[in-house]
Amino acid sequence: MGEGRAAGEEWARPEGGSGAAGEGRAALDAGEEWARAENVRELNIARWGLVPFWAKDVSIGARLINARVETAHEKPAFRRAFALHRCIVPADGYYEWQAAGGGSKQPHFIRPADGGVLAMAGLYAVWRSPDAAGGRLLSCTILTTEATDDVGRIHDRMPMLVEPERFAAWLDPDLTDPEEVRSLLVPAAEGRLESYPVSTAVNKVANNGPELVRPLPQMGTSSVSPLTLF
DNA sequence: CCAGACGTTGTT
DNA sequence: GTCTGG
DNA sequence: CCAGACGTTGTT
DNA sequence: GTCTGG
Repeated sequence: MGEGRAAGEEWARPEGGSGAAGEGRAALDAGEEWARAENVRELNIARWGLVPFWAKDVSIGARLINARVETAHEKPAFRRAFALHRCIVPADGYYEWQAAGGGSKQPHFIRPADGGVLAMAGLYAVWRSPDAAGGRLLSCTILTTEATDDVGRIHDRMPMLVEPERFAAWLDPDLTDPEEVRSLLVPAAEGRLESYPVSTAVNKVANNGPELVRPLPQMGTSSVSPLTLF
């Protein structure tokens, strides 16, 4: 997924009671502690860009905004979260840029065709931070997958979606086997999403607001002056 | 052993 | 061109 | 993804 | 924290 100026909330499910499996059994994972204390489903605000608990500073998050579903279970930066710290990131939709002529890009807004809310598969981390409120910083990343045919014309990658019937399993902290977790993630149904071109105002991150998701007034080909070709 | 990365997208 | 920040 | 910087000394 | 590369 190229980018989303998606809804900022994260629907997280902390890890459950059993001891941490795999690496770093004795590790000081702030996430474990937090999860044990609050072993309930929660709605939280999280910073976009995963900051693993072992990170020395938050800057690493800028490079960890997306995680490939094909490899997240084995990547050092993601595998722990994949097993233990899964979340759902709700969004009205996401943006993707389609290569146009002459190196230009046309942004599109992609959203559920049924008018609903997207449930994007995410991973979260809890990072001990002296600066953050409560001494911890919540961060998250979005899993990406190969785009389905309907939106694949715009871009070849898309966020991994979680179907409602799989919410419980996806958020289940006792489900830690990577293969089992992977099996929960199925391709979005064809026709699940719709898209339309939007203003390039979305290109500038300082811009934000409802105008970004407004459909671009479609100029019929016939109304384009020949002069615009030059 | 220590140092450095730990990631994806897309573009050349 | 490449890296960082948003 | 796009936009914007690409630098140091020393001070708020 | 853990892995890879030097």
